[in-house]
Amino acid sequence: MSVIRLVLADDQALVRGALAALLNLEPDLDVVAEVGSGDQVLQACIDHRADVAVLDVEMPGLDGIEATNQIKRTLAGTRVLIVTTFGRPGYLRRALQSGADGFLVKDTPAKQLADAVRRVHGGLRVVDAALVADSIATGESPLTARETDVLRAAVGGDTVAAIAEKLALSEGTVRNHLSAAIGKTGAATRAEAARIATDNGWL
Amino acid sequence: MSVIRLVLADDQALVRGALAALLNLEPDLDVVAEVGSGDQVLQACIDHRADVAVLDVEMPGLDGIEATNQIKRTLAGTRVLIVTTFGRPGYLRRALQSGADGFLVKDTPAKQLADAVRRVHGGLRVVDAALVADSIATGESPLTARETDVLRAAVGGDTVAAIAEKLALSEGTVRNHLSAAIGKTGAATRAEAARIATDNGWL
DNA sequence: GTTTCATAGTGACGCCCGTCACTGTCAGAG
DNA sequence: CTCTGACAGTGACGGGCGTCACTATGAAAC
Repeated sequence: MSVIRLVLADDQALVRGALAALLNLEPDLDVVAEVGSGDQVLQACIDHRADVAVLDVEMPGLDGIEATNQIKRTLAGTRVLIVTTFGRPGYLRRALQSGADGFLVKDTPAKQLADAVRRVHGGLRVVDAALVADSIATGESPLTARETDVLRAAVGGDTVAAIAEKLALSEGTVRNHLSAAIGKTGAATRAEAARIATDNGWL
Repeated sequence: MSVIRLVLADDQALVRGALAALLNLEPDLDVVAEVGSGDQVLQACIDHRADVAVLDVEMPGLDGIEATNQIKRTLAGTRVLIVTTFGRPGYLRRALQSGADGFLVKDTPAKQLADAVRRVHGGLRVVDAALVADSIATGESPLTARETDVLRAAVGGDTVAAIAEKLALSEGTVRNHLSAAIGKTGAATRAEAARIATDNGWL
């Protein structure tokens, strides 16, 4: 049985290097490349003939989910394992829709990471059970595309006028979209709506 | 020369284990304990006679800075190296005031971590240069204690009435404190003020 | 002992915000 | 073709929000 070739992507150099050290302890695993942004992932997988890509979701440039899309379109044989800080239901949903083979949060015990890589490499799905329950309970985003745009523009604490200018809309329209988003999220203010949407991975 | 005994604290089990693997690769370093929350740090340092404690800032219960305080009060000989995700100026300031010997962000190349531990153990200060500049430029928090309380209660997007009830204040007083915080941060709304204060590590 | 400042409160003003009702266009489903 | 739903806009209403002025107390600073 040959070794499993891994590509590692995480924007935090220290965490990336540490994960590499952890995985290289396993005799049957070999980290062949490390990258710090999503747009380098695909090329690294091609150059180093990776068997499994271990990706963080939060990354500059291309995020882990878009990188998964790229890999799955181009390299049918390469498996993808998403490892992320935030166990947001929306992340899991989008990751699986992008074709990810596994999804772990960084709360997972370190000993289980190598096993997860092996399972994914063997063609199995690896997904945190608690997160699946959350994901089902939460459902997908109730927000329409435009409501999402407006709410995303509102997270910084901008005024309605500023949002309207950013998106080239009238203030009234912005208020209507925000009102709809507030209603759908069950919030009382747009700040709360933004927080709820962020926590669920809808933005 | 004997080995340096390390205690590791990070709330994310995967990162914690990975950092342990990275540091244990060094022949002169020995991770003798790993903990997942701040209130276990002091006991672990005592039980395992740690030379250096490597602490994350963001942790449940006691955070890394309060844990540093505990260690420095009780164990004069134990050095503390803070390792954190967010390079917020206020974090650096508070960490050094608590007596921390080093402060690294997780963007640091993995190779430098072991060296940082050795320097700290040798009695040197290890601090990211760019972060020092930020910290000086930003200065310490301009907010009073009460303004900080009120602004912290406002981050979730609550209404003024809700904040007033939480802190047992009149609504008018809450509005006054918020107004002062908005003025001092140069923001236009309380959501923006909350964001600015959070980014600077003032909350 | 006076000054300064943080804290707490009241009351008032004006503007922005959240909501609602209603109009209209356009794309896709039936 | 009709119907639905997303998107965009207008206009109006009421309430909450941000600001200001002013009062008052207690604790540090000089």
